Amino acid sequence: MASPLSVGFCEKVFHADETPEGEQPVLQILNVKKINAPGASGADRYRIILSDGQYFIQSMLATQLNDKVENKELDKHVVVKLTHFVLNAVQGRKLIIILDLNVQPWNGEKIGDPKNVEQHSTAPPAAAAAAAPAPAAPASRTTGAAPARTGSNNRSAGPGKDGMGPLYPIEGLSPYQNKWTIKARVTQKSDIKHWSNQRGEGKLFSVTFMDETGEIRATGFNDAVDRFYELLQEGKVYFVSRARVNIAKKQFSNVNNEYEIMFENSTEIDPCDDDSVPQVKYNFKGIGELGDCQKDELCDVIGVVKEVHELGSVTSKATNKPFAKRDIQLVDQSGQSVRLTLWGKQAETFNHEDQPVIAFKGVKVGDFGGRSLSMFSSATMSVNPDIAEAHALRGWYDAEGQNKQFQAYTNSMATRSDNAAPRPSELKTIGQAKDEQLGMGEKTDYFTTQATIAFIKNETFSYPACANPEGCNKKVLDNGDGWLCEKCDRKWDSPIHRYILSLNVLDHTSSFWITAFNEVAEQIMGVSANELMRLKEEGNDPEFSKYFQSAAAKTWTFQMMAKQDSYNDQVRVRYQCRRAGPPDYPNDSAYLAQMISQMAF
DNA sequence: CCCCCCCC
Repeated sequence: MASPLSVGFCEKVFHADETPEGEQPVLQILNVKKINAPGASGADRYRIILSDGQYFIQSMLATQLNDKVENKELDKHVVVKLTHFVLNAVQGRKLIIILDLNVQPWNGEKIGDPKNVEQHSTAPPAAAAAAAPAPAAPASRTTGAAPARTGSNNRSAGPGKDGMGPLYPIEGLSPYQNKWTIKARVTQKSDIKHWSNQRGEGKLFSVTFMDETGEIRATGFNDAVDRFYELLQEGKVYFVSRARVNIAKKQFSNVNNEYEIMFENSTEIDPCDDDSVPQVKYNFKGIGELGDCQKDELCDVIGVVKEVHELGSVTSKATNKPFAKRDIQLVDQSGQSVRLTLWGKQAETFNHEDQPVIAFKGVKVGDFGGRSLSMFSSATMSVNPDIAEAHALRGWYDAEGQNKQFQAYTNSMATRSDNAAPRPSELKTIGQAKDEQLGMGEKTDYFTTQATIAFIKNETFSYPACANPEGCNKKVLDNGDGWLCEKCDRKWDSPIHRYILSLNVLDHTSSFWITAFNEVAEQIMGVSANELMRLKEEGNDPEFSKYFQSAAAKTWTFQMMAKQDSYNDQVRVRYQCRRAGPPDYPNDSAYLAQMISQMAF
């Protein structure tokens, strides 16, 4: 039976200087081993020995494929087809970096008796020489757009000859390796920053490079700013070589790499017109899901720019320096809107008044006003990007979104510390609120519940409050000579009564006592506490009772707050109603239908 | 060699 493997592949690549173009060899895995040195991104790395049946050669698995090892898809004697790989020369040894592969059907037996290609193949066979690209024009570097380079524009003479070295995946870069070239897309470019401190002064900028395997931040100081700032454009692809690779200070960047690049005097950067390098990948968080994010978390968000606010300025408390600032309002299909703040030059130059879709990468989640977003130095902004999510948003907004009312984040939508907690908009039954012990933790819990008023306490429903028209609302005491407000230090002939209303509400699962303060209680009772108190004091029982009777048995959607409270050494939960509204049956039904459709039967 | 990411 003929071997299913690509016999001769190991020998050929062992003698090749370039990654062979267009080859998809079929090889057998002899061994998979986790190695000690983690990948550039900090993930585990796996070494895989690949055999063509005649020879075997070492390879490294790109970390994005690690799950295929972890779920045993890749294991001893599995046959694979490499659909994307690059060849690296490391200290004279050849190493295949597997960027993508397919598992081929195979019966699990070892094929042939392969030998180590490093020990058994010493002379380049004719086939291998033919497989290497022609020296003068290695396809992967010929760009046409590349400016003439002093020296030579090819690397075919072998690693190190002109100092550029072989094409490396970003993931393969490390400080221990200085002969390399990466082909990568600039996904983000900073402004030029000038600094001045005890150690000196200067200017710098940074970019983020990305290829199939990962991303890395690169910084240029002083001369490098002059040489490369204009050349490097966001979204374009470049060859970069002869730069330094340092350990990254992770605390200053959200770029997922243990290392970072510093441009040096010898650094060469050439544009590349090969567009096969991937575009920015997003991992969008819906605007309605921002409650799930931690404060200060970086996330990707896409939305329609509903409003653009005026350019403003703030003075930093830390540095005392002024910063230009502009807020915009983003909306999406969640019906929720969120504020995003742009800073500096981005705030000044933002001129997208036509409600575009904008995709943001790496924006910081804040908790001001419930949830807000802030542009971060390494964040990127892409206006009307050509991606599916943007087209979907555009279609939705033009068809219906533009006429909708959006719910802004508010402070009452609490900061969430875990995903198990209900989101502000989430409907809970009273039974669920109790079962889940909402309000029993250290933090206040927020939820929405739909319930019917069973009973309203009518003995004590209000307190006498300060009558200050400025709005004080403090409790006042009658000292026989008028009502004294200690806060305002004023005396009033009569107080204004404000509600502290205790209601017993119930649904099909349970019931509980809730408290409603003035505004909400007024809405529920349909009368002010002051008026109700007047009726009571006049002894107008029929009128007084009528209000309580008509308020009872009504169903509301209550926005609730559950908080721990100690009373007489007993810890209990206090439920406060912050808002009440008539039930929105169509909306609630749609929500329930969605929940049902998400259930697995 | 920067490394602040701000305000309400």
